[in-house]
Amino acid sequence: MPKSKICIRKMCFSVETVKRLSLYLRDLRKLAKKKIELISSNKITQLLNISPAQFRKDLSYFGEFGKRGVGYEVKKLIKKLEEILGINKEWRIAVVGVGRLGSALLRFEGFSKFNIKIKTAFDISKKKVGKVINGIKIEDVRNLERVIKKEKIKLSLICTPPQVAQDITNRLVRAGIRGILNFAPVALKAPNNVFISNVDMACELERLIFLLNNER
Amino acid sequence: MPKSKICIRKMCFSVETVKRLSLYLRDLRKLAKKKIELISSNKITQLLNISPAQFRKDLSYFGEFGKRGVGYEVKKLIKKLEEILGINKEWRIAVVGVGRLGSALLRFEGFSKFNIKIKTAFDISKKKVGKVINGIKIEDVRNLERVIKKEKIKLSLICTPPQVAQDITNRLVRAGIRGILNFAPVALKAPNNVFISNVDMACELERLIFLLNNER
DNA sequence: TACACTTTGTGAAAATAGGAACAAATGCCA
DNA sequence: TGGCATTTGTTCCTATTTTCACAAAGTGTA
Ligand SMILES: NC(=O)c1ccc[n+]([C@@H]2O[C@H](COP(=O)([O-])OP(=O)(O)OC[C@H]3O[C@@H](n4cnc5c(N)ncnc54)[C@H](O)[C@@H]3O)[C@@H](O)[C@H]2O)c1
Ligand SMILES: NC(=O)c1ccc[n+]([C@@H]2O[C@H](COP(=O)([O-])OP(=O)(O)OC[C@H]3O[C@@H](n4cnc5c(N)ncnc54)[C@H](O)[C@@H]3O)[C@@H](O)[C@H]2O)c1
Repeated sequence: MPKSKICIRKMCFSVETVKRLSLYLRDLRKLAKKKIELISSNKITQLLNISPAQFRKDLSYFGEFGKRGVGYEVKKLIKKLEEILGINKEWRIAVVGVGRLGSALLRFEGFSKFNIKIKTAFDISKKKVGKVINGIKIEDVRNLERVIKKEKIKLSLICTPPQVAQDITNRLVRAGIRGILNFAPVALKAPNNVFISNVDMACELERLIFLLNNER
Repeated sequence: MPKSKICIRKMCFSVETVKRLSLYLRDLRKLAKKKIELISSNKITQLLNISPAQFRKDLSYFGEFGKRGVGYEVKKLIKKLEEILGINKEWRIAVVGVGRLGSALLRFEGFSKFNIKIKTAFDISKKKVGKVINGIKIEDVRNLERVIKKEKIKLSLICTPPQVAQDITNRLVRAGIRGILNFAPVALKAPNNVFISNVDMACELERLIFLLNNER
């Protein structure tokens, strides 16, 4: 498995770099709230358990944003990171499977900070279809392709049971979805031009258990 | 930040290896359900987007489990992986913060496959304390230290708002917790002998957005 | 202006992780 | 039994990622 790599501006970097950019942005926003206007690579990475050199190199793939001898202007860097990540414009997403996890996500307000808006949701259950949660109407999953296409939605979360997740993926891809965040514990197959990311809580817990179990 | 490394049996491997072990285990269980008794490194990794060499190498850190010319006995390998991961014995965990996400987790049955049992939960809200969800009584967070110590719980999930997550972490550590799975969007600080893992949905979504935004 | 300090941006070096390739086992069949 | 076909375990090589270390660039002060 060749680890995915991203190449722009003649340079290549890994997806890890992108994850770290999100972390930087989050911390910069906290600093901005505290009215801190200037920050050095040293200071900002102290909280994050990342080296200052890593911070500077991550940014260097996208341009020069600091001032030597001074540091980085917090507000300006926030703007730049929002641009780089692409969250300076609104992204409308869909949720498939409105069970315990799906409905927690529908009610979660935290995504709006990143300009992410849950536009529509789908379920198979008669009891749920037609209901409205947090302003989002739950559609019948039979209409999945039609609604996704009509709304031109490009990103979707999958919160269905694992048994149906691959089938849902296939349908989402056919409907034009380009990115999927999958919560079901199953490895999804999709064409190369569709990006898949997994949130795998069981894996994370097992890793912790392994570490506790293998100390010393 | 030196990437965390694990050393046992004179060999060192990365946490990525441990994550992959979880994935192998998950697929092996599916194979066992289908009554498949024997599997080669080639076959099992086809579904997972991992190379056969990687699979064999990951296992080699822990011993020899296959038979040359034949492959791996599914049932035996499952047992071995459960031992390696440490999920052959029960792990009792706590959940702090029983909001939308926390209560979804309390109701989730999927963890029992990994011998993980949510033993207790904590919240600060008067409305929630004393309630029972899925057989788990919600305790007042003021009793956190006492209950964790009494029950000898070593693992905890944090599902509180980010503002209080560090404070909760400090208290959990004082109470003897050794591993934390954190859902709050904040980088937690803890002593080196406490393992922290983060489930960061916003980061994952931002990464997908970045990829969609930077195609070609 | 000169000099002492800071801090960035980056090429080079060091550390890690991944993969090809092959000897060593094993099974099968004539 | 011997030869052929498989598939593992492991070595060694390659690619990627992280860190080091320093020139370049900026600030402040006398
Ligand atoms: N709840 C958790 O805490 C948790 C934790 C880890 C992983 N997960 C995973 O997340 C996923 C969702 O978990 P959950 O607890 O919300 O499950 P759930 O059973 O509460 O919800 C699943 C929802 O999917 C719907 N559904 C089923 N088939 C469908 C289909 N074909 N099309 C559309 N909708 C369909 C169901 O009607 C239900 O509303 C599962 O794969 C689970 O393994 C959940
Ligand atoms: N809900 C989601 O879909 C989602 C998605 C991504 C991240 N998160 C993160 O997960 C965390 C929980 O999210 P949520 O949506 O469940 O929030 P929520 O507000 O529904 O729940 C938070 C719970 O924590 C409790 N709480 C507050 N302070 C506490 C304290 N000091 N001690 C104990 N309990 C306390 C509250 O009473 C509440 O029940 C948040 O940090 C959130 O950012 C949630």
